Amino acid sequence: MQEAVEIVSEKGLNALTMSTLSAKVGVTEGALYRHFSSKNELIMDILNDIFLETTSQISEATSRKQSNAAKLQQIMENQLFLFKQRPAIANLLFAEEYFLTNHDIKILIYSIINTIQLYIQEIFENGKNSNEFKHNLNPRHISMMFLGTIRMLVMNWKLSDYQWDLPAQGKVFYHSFLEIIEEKNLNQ
Amino acid sequence: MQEAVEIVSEKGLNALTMSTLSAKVGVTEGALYRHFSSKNELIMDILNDIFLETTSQISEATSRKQSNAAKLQQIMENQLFLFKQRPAIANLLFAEEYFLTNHDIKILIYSIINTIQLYIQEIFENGKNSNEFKHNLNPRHISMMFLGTIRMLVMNWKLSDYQWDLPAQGKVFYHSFLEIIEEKNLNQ
DNA sequence: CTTTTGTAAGTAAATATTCACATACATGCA
DNA sequence: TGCATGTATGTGAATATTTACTTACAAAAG
Repeated sequence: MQEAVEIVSEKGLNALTMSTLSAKVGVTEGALYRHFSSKNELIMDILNDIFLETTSQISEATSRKQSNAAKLQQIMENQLFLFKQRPAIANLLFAEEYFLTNHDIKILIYSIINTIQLYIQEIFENGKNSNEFKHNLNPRHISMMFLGTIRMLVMNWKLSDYQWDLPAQGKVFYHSFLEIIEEKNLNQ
Repeated sequence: MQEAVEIVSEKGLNALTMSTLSAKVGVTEGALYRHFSSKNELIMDILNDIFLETTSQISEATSRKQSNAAKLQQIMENQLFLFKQRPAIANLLFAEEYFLTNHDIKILIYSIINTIQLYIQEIFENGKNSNEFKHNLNPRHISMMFLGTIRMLVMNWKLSDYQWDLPAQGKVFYHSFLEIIEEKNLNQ
């Protein structure tokens, strides 16, 4: 699974074939089928790992005692750092083309993204209640805008051939994002 | 090219093969090579059409005499309507997996997205100058957030099996977006 | 001695592309 | 009008390569 992730990181999901994987691992293709009944199962196992890793990171950030803005920043940082270290994670989570033809994978990706979105939505709800964020925010909408911003950043990062630093750009965007959603206390 | 767009709309870019296309058109595969020197050329020709269509729609919206907010809304509406009518356009513009291996296509998609982003950036700049939008907006950042929101909407739409109406949801999101970037004139 | 894990060599289907050859049609010329 | 020539467009079959997956058999490990 690690070698598979490496292939996807370096050359994309399309480059992950049983042939390239077996060569990289140093066994025959048949040996892979001793451990995974199909290529889809392999991908889903990897996705499940990503699911666990991502949600544990997010829930850790959520449960920590810090402002909602800080939680948001930590989640964005962690996520972009994950993408930077293992681009496969971005490639797999955003493999829209792939899940068009595979129902199981689609369901899995859907639940991953949905879970993440709900975590973030909760942060916006709390931030609203504590007057940290503006009262007129729609938590669901703004959480999707937040994720969309990350999505767009990653897309541009790929289009740039990974030329610039993703987490660094994320920080810049985070501040722009915060600027427009923060409640400015006029009485201070 | 029309039939190719239909295939991509219905079954995704991966389903577009010279074999499926020739069957749909009702000719042999060889005949296709009388008109396109390669599959890549076919895709790039289609992308060029999309480029022209999209940018002309955007520049039309930009040049019309209307508020910057209205321009933004019109662009979003047009774009989502295009995606709804021909999902191939979304599939092709967001075919990140595909352009990982093909440099020419990557460059083309990059220039399309970049052009769109610059148009939108300009709207935010003008909106700032006319006090329509908040003065603390970063036009580049906010334009990417705007596109990211659209990107995320389309992704969710696909994950939902196109169950809900994309332009309608777009309208809802547009209003949420406007709400947080609009300059509220406190003196009125 | 049974179970796990591997190999070597296959499978059928799909992929983009090419080939020699055929047809249709317009233009130019006798 | 009658015929030759050139060009655009098609066919049908073949190409080499890649794909996910299978099968018969062997070694190793507990």
